[in-house]
Amino acid sequence: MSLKDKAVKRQRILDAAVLEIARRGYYGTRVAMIAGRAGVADGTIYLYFKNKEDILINVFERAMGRFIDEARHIVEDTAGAEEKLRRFITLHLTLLGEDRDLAVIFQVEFRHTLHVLELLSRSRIQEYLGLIARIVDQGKREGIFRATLNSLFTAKVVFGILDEMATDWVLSKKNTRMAARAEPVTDFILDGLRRA
Amino acid sequence: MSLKDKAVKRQRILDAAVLEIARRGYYGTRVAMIAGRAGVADGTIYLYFKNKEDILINVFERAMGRFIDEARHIVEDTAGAEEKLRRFITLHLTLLGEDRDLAVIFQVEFRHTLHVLELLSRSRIQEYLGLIARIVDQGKREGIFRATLNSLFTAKVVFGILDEMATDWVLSKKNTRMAARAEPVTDFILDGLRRA
Amino acid sequence: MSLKDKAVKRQRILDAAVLEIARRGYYGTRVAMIAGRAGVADGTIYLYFKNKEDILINVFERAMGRFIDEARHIVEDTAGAEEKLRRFITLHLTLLGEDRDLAVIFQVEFRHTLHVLELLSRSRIQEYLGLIARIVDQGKREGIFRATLNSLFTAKVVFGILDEMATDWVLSKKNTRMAARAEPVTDFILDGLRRA
Amino acid sequence: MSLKDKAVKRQRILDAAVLEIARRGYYGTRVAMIAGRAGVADGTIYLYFKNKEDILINVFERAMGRFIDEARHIVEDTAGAEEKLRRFITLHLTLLGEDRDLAVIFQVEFRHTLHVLELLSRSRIQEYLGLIARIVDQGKREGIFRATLNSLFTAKVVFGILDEMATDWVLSKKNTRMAARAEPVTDFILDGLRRA
DNA sequence: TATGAATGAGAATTCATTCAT
DNA sequence: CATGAATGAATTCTCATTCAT
Repeated sequence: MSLKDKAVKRQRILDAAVLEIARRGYYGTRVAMIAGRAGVADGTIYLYFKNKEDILINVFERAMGRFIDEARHIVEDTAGAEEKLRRFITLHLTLLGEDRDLAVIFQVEFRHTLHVLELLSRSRIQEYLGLIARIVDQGKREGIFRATLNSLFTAKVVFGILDEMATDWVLSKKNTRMAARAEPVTDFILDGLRRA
Repeated sequence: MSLKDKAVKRQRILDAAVLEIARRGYYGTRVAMIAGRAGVADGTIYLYFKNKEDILINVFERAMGRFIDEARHIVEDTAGAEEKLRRFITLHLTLLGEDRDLAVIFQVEFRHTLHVLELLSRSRIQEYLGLIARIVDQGKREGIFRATLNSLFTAKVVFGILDEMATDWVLSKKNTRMAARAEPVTDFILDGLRRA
Repeated sequence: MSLKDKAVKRQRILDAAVLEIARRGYYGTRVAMIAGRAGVADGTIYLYFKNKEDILINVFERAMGRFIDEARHIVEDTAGAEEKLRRFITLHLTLLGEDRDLAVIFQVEFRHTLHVLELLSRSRIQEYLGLIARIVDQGKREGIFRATLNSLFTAKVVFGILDEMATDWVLSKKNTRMAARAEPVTDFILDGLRRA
Repeated sequence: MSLKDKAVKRQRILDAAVLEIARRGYYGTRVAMIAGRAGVADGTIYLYFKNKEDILINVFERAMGRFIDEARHIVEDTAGAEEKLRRFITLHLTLLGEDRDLAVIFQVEFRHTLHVLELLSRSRIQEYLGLIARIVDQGKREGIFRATLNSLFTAKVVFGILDEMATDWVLSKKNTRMAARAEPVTDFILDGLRRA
C-alpha cells in the first residue's frame, strides 16, 4: 500500500471519529463504531493509532493545525491590525461554523478530554493565543488599540468571547450560520479595544 | 433518622463527589471512590441518588443554585450598574477561586457532561446570563453603557470572558488567587462597554 | 402483642407473598415488596421468617397443609372409592381454581424452587400421592378398578393429569373456571381405571 | 472463522449451559460458570447469545426442536395409531432418560422460566401436543380408541402423565432407566383410551 | 497490511439481611 | 416488637485491545 493510500485511510478514520464523537461524545463512542464508519476492521484502527485516546489527540492536532495554519496566513497576508483581527475572528467562526461536528468536539469534548490528557495540548492553544496577542501588540503600535492593554490578557479575552459564541451556537440547535455572527462580534471587540 | 441528618449525609456525598470528580474526571471516578471518601457504603449512595449521573446533576444544581442566589442578592442590594457589574464579576471569580475543585468541575467536567445530559441544565445558565443582561440594560438606561449594546449578546460576551479567565486559571497550575484577577477584568470589560 | 395478633400478621405476610410471587416470580419478588404489601417494615419480615426462602417454604407448607387436610376429610367422610376419587379431583381443581395466584405458585414457582430447596418438601407430595393411592387400593378391593393397577403408579398418573390440567389452566389466560373441568377429568380417569 | 466452527462453539456453550443449569438452577448458575465449562472467556458468551436469558431460550429451542423432529418422524413412519402412541411415549421417556441434565431442566427449570419469559415458548409445546392429538384422532378413526375422546384434552392428559413420570424420575435420585417405564406407561394409557 | 473473533479486566447497581434506635 | 437506613457482597455485561490467520 502506498504511503498516500495509508494517509488517505488515516484521514478517513479521523473523519469517522469526528462524526461519531460529535454525536455521542468520546466516552459514548465505541472504537468499533469509528472503524465501521471508516470502513475498516476494528483491528485496523490500531495500525494507525496507538489507542482510542490517540485518535482524539490526532483529531485535535489535525484541526488545530488547520486553524493555526490558516490563521498564520491571515496574520502574514494582511496589513493593518484591525483588518487582521477582523479576518481572524471571521476565520475562527467560519471554520467552526462550517463543520458543526468539529465544533461540537472543540467546544464540548476537548474541554473534558484535555483534562484527561493532562492538558497536553494546551500548548497548541497557547500558540493560537500567541497569534491573537501579536495582533493586539501591532494594534497598540499602530495606535488604534489602547496602549494599556496587556496583550496576552487581551488575547484570552478575545478567545473567551469567540469561545462562548461558538459554544452558544453549538448548544442552540437553531440553524443559523455562525459566520454571520462574525461582524457584530468583531465590531464589539474592536469597540472594546480601541482607544477612547 | 432525622431529616437534617439525611440532608447532612447527602451534602457529604456531594462534597466527596466534587473532590473526586475534580481530580479524576467524571468517567475516571468510581462510585466506590465517592462512597469511600464520604464515609458510607457503596450501596448507600443509591439511597440518596438515582445513579452516578444523578450525583453529577446534583453537584451542578447545588453549585449553580449558590451562584445564582448570591448573584441575585448582589443585583438587588447594589444600586448602580457599574458597581453591580463589578461585584458580579468579583463574585463569580471569587466563588470559583475559593474552591478549585468546584472550578475544575465547572470549567471542565460540566461542559462535557451537559452535552451528554442533553443540555438539561443549560436553562440554569440562561438564568445566570439573564442576570448579567439585566445589569447591562440598567447600564444603558443610566447612560453609562453604549446604547447600541444588545443585552443578551453582551451578557454572553461577559460570561465568555469570565469563563475563559476561569478556565485559564484552572488549567494553569500556578497558585495565584483568582479573585485578584477580578479588578483588571472588570476594568477591561467596563472599558469595553462604556460609551465613547 | 398477643399470640393471635402475631399469627394474624404472619398470615398477612404469607398472603402478600403469594400475591407478589405469583405475579413476578420468586426471584422477581423483592422482600421489600412483600413487606410493603403486608403493611410491615422490611425488617419485620425477619421476626416472622428466617429468610426469603423460608417465606416460600411456609407458603408451600400452609397451602399443602390445607390441601391434605381437606383431602383427608373427604377420604374419611366418603364411602365408595369412585365417589372418593370424584370428590378428590373436584377438591384439587377447585382449591387451585379459587386462587389463581396460589395456582400459579404451585404450578410454576414451586417446581423450580423445590429444586433449589433440595426437594425438601417432596415428602408432602408423597403424602398427597399416598391419599390417592389408598383410594385406588380401595377401588381395587371393591372390584370397580382393574386389579392389575399398581396403586402408587396410578396415583402418580392421576396426579400428573390433574397437574397438567392445572398448568394448562394457569397458562391459558382465559377466564374459565377450573372446577368446571373436574367432571370430564374424573370421567376420563374413571374410564381409564375401571375394569373392562 | 468458518461458519461451522462458530456453530460448534455455539453448541459447546449450550451444552455447558445444560450441565450447569441442571445442577444449580438457572438463577444459581453464573454466566462465568457456563463460559468456564465451555472453555471460552466470559465475554465470548455474548458474541453468541444476547444475554443470559437468551442462553436458556436457546437451550429450550434446541431441545424442543429435537423432540418435535423425532416425534414427527415417528408419526410419519409408523402406520397404526397404537404403535404410533407406543413409540411416541417411548421416544419421550427415552430422550429425557438419556440426558438427565436436560430432563432436569425440562421438568424443573423451564416451568419457572417460561413463566418469567412470558410463556414465550408455550407455542412449541402446543406443537408437541398437536402431534399427540393427531395420533388420538387416528386411533378414533381406526376404531381402537373411544369415539367420545376429545383429542386435545386427551393429548394434554397423555402429556401430563408423561410429564409426571419424568418429574418423578428426575426427583427420585435412584438410578433407574426411565425408558424402562415406557412400556407400563403405554399399556396403562392404551388401556385408558381403548373402547370398552 | 488487514481482519474480526476472542479476551478478561473492570464497574455500576441491586437487594437480602442486620441492628441501632 | 417494630422500624427502615445502612450495608457490601455479588454478578451481569461492555468494550478497548490483541493476535492468529
